[in-house]
Amino acid sequence: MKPRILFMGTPDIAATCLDALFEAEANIVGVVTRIDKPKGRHAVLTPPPVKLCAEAHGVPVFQPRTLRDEAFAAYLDELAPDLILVVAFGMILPPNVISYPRYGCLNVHASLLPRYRGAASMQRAIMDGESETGITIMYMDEGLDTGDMILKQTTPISDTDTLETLHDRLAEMGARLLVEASELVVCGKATRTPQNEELSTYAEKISRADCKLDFQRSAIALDRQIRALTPMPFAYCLTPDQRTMKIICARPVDGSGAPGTVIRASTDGAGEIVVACGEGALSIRTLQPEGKGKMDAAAFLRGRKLSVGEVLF
RNA sequence: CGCGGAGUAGAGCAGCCUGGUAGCUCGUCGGGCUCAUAACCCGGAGGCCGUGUGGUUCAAAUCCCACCUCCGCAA
Repeated sequence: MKPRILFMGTPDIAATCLDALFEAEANIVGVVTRIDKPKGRHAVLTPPPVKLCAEAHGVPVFQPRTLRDEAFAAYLDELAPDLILVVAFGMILPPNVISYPRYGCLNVHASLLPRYRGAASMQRAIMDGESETGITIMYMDEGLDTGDMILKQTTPISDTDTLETLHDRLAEMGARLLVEASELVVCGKATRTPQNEELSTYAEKISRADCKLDFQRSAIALDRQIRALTPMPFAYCLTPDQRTMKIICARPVDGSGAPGTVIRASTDGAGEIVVACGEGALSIRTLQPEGKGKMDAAAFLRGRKLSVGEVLF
């Protein structure tokens, strides 16, 4: 008899995990995700990826406004899950939910716990220049990403990894490990390793301020920042006319000058705009001016006149 | 109706306010120069100026109206 599984999650990475569970023919009796939220310029209500995935597999979806009411308690009783799997759900599970299933609640977290607990674990790991990160599968408890660990797998972060490439890799890894961990848990072979509190760190949510480039910093640091924020929400700086310019792709290079100053502007090939930083320089290859689409540096230079000596900030 | 920018040649832009031959930097094609070149010179092709069977006008890329699409901010 397969355990009755309740899945709770919201974004892409959760949908990838849910897909893997369906692939593994898990007995998903229900899916809980957050309510559709307004997105984009005209605030169009958009269903989260997990909802689409569940519907595609014909599993009923529940989108509660809160987990702390009678309705959700009744929902649990009705489904009577033996195991709850949570991936990037976005709501805190109250104690009565955590303690409900006899096999417990498992969570997929995109970092090597106890480091980088919290919402922006992948972004912060790239920003900090970590050489590796990974996936941890753990039992949930009432803290934020503080539960006992079951499985962990590592992946290196290369100096060309972006949030996108890392996210995709970790999503696949997380999906695989989640399937594996749930099987271990159900057959009683899962081990519990407590987290070492002293080594824990917290990955603060990304704010607008985290996206602003500060050319006083080193080119290496700026490159990390850019990669950590690509393809969402992107790092940016301001052009001499005070307009925002998102930096899509850049590379640290040799060079020096007053921080923020353009020290080279080339339209050869895809072109590059080299900006002096606090240490080294940043060669901007692809960017997106405010109100415009993405373009390479050469295209930008042809239309707008940004020349050597001008300052970005 | 949240605020704002933008749709002109394959790319990026100017021209619009002050209506009157469609421009710039590239790319592309042909030719030339060169030991050679992504360099330089000469020449060519490529546009119904987002859509409208709209309005104004002798005349609209340009002014007015409606709509479509893309994007930045905010959520």
